[in-house]
Amino acid sequence: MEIIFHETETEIRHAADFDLEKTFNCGQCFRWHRQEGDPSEDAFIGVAYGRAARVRQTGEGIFISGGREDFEFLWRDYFDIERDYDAIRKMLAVDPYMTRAAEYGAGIRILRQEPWEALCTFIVSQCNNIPRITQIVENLCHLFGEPVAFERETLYAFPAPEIVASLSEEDLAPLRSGYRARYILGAARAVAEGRLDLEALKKAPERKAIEALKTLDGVGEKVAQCAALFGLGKLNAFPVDTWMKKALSAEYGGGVDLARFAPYAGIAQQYIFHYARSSARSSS
DNA sequence: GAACAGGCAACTC
DNA sequence: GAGTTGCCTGTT
Repeated sequence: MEIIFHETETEIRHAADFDLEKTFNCGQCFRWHRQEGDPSEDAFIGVAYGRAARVRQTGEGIFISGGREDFEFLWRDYFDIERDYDAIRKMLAVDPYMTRAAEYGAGIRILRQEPWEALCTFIVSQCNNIPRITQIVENLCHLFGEPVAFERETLYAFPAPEIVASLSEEDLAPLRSGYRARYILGAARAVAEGRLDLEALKKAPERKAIEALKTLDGVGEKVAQCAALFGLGKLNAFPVDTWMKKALSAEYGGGVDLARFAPYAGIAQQYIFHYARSSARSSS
């Protein structure tokens, strides 16, 4: 991979193991939206850490709007550019099924999302489908997030926990998030008041971080594992939802020793999840 | 209209 | 402690 700084864009030439469509649509994030237009490229617009960007993929490589400063300050880390996913896929090829799943999912990268955003969106995700999760999260940002001007458009940052903490269930009613509204407010208040220190949890051992997240009302094992994997950078966290349950019982009879995938069980999970969902869609 | 959806918590036994 | 049920809302 070679990084080239153009005037208004950063190019990742020969981007290895980096597929935008897979990365943005494998269920880990909800704020990157496809931009229709030039059919020769795959383009997405999104906001992360209060900064907006267009990211597009052509036959040449990946192009991220913004120059060197934005890239070094944010996107290099956000897109996990330094990690060698090819080597990880080889490490994960410990059985035929995992090997197939990893090959199929090649190009997925685990985004280093804002901890609070990941926690909040996965609270919203419970018992919900992706279009609705996306809608609720978009509404939340639109109503309460800081506006971010981008190419004659106005996008919205994910609202800070302090902002959400100051709201009431009534304020959240337009989101139509149902019983999850109470959980969102509770989590926001815990973070805003410092009872839950997400930055500290990034450095804490994985199990400890997950247990801390689970002290929140409305956060169980699955949501905590998601928040840890996608928000805290715990690449060995292993969220098991109904899709994963189905795949694991079909392939491993329900019992799989996660030590086989360590320390990248989270990446293995993403490959299995994506593979299971894709094959379900193409066969139905 | 009933069942369900990428869960959680409270309640049962 | 394992199993059951209600919860908001939108879709099928």
